[in-house]
Amino acid sequence: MPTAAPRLRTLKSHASDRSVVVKAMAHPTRLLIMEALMQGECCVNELTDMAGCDITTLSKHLAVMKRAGLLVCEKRGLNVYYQIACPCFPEFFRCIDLVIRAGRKNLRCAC
Amino acid sequence: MPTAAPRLRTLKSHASDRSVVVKAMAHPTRLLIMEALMQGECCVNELTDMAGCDITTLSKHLAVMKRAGLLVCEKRGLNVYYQIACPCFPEFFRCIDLVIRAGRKNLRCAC
DNA sequence: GGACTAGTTGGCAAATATGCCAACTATGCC
DNA sequence: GGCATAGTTGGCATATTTGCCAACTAGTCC
Repeated sequence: MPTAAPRLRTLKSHASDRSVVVKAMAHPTRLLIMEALMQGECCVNELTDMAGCDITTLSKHLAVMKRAGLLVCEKRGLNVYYQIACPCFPEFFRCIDLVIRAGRKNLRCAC
Repeated sequence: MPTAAPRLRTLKSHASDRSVVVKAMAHPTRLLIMEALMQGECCVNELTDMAGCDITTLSKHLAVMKRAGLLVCEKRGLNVYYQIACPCFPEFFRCIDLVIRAGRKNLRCAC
């Protein structure tokens, strides 16, 4: 019975859980949604106008992001207001932007 | 000529650039690779053993991650050693893990 | 040069994600 | 109740991603 196997199984399961969250961000429209919500809550209509896609498409994006724990929402009257669930997202985007600047050419980023 | 349009175009293009980087992480095997490399550099063989997939599959994952700027590599002798490109990744994973803990049920995370 | 090991690339079938339409629920207003 | 607005869900065609095979390049050692 190999001793490393259980630890590896844990790591894999953990990576799998993380991938659900990361995948929920991995789309231009979803990142645009996050950028908008970092400025403050929005209802679905406002996000649809901004993203310029069908409202049903946007609603599905929001559902995925909410299920992954990226967003929270609250219904008030006719509207559903979405908000960012985690205050550390801006920090995360700062990191991504530094990776982009490092230029995708075997350069370490400087953060 | 609407004044908000150019700004929006910039935001969309930015979201698109970011999505390249985020997509390069959005897979269980790729997150496992990042976790391993956060402990120190590895060659492709070592990563293949750990991930338990075909070496060609792993090599393609590495190529995507490298192109996105997540990894850097260095050839020494017969081996290619891969390393994490950005020191802020552990911080990012801490954030993801908090999102997971918040439980995907309309709870804000506490980071 | 020839044999061996390490890794990459092209190709392609299978799996997954995306995005729109139509149909639906829920709230507000008359 | 009837109608309008806001948003969600099911279905399905299309686009993208994944992962393995076969074939390749690049070092190392004899």
